[in-house]
Amino acid sequence: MGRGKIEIKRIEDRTNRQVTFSKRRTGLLKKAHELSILCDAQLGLIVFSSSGKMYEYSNPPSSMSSIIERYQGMSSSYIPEYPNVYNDENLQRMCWDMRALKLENDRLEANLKTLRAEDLSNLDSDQLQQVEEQLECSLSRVRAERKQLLKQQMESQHKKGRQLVDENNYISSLIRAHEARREHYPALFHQLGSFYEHGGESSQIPINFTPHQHEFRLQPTQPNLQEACIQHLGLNL
Amino acid sequence: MGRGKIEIKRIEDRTNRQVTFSKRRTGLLKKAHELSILCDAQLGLIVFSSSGKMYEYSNPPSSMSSIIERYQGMSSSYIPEYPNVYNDENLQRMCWDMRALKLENDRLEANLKTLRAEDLSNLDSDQLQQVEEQLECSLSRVRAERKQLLKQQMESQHKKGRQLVDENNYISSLIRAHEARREHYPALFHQLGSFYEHGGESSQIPINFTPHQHEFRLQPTQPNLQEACIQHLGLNL
DNA sequence: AACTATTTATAAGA
DNA sequence: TTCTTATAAATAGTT
Repeated sequence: MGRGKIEIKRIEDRTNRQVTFSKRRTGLLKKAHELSILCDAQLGLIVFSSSGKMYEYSNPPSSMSSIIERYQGMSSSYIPEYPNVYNDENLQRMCWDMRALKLENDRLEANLKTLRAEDLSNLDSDQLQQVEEQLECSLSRVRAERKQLLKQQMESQHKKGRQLVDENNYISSLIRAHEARREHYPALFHQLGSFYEHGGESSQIPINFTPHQHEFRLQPTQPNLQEACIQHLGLNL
Repeated sequence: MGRGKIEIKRIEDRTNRQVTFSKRRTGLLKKAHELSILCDAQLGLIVFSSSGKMYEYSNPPSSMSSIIERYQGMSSSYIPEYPNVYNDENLQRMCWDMRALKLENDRLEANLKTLRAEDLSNLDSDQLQQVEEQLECSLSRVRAERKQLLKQQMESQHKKGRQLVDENNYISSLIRAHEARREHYPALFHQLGSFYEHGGESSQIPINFTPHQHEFRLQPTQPNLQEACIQHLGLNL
């Protein structure tokens, strides 16, 4: 944006680079400010020029340290292994991270309490409305998810059921064929029949098999098992 | 820049605010990148949306922590508070606390994600039902709370209103009495009238006072004030 | 997510 | 540095 288009790569001319830095830094800080105001965002910006000067912007003002703490709390990838090297630098960082984590923890806990409607005092009617909207949104999403899950389960069960029915049919046909052969070759089956009788089986149908035993039924829920599972997954809302 | 000019103040409409945030955040990150490349600057940018999501940019990439360290080194106002004595016992406890906090953080974050319905994968249909019930419970409590708050507000307004009406009636009666006296003692009021005329006031009614100016009206809401309050309370669900 | 009329940022020049 | 201005870029409102 300007008299001509420029490529985004390091400006080699020293003077030009400084001028551009000054102009664009101003613009960037302005835009950062606008974003934080317009959209109610917490924002921290730190810039070191190539000559080593520092510039910063933060909203709320003078809150850079709390933003950094929040940042470290969120990324919080830093968990030291047991006794390491404890020089002053490490200790400082540890203290810093610890506070960040604690702050983040408090924030999360407060939010959870609100969403569980455990503590609604200190909320004005606008805030309550905001909470209500969030809950409604969550609820509709959860319902949609559950519906879809049920549908999937139904479909998969249906498929399994059809497979079983097919299997059943196949086995039934085998049995029918078997009985047909028995009618045609009674002598052979007389021998076989006595064999099965020795095994305690009915001689009418060689294998005690009811074809429709495996047919599809909606599975009964198993609350005990699933509750145990929930507990195991740490789902305590 | 856009179809119309906008004032730089908090956008009240939730949806519009989110859209604008998304657009401007992209723009800001782009400009931050351009500045750091063009002018060879070290730059760190952290943004928390009002809904609590974090976005960051840093150049060189993945160097946010070093930028923060450099920042802290320059502002050098950081003094750790946690333990006074750094003996092994304290250090062990710190590490332990730190890990405990981190675990707790993860747990809280996961629960929040679920209640915000941001991540419902890994939940079976029973768990979903559990979430649904929790949300329904919260929702009904929030609604009840809001209803009660509204009722209270209405009552207090009503009371105020009645007070004002009483006041109005009293003042009206005073004025009527005044006018009645004026009819009975016109000579006196002739003198008074000329006095008021010199003061630029109407001579018809000595004090330019309309009795119904104070009558009760429902106060208009003041979104700015209330939203500001939300921000202050850190309500980002 | 696109589109586009405007506003805003800024590159080059003075 | 600062101002000016032509032009590029960002984005507010709209679909």
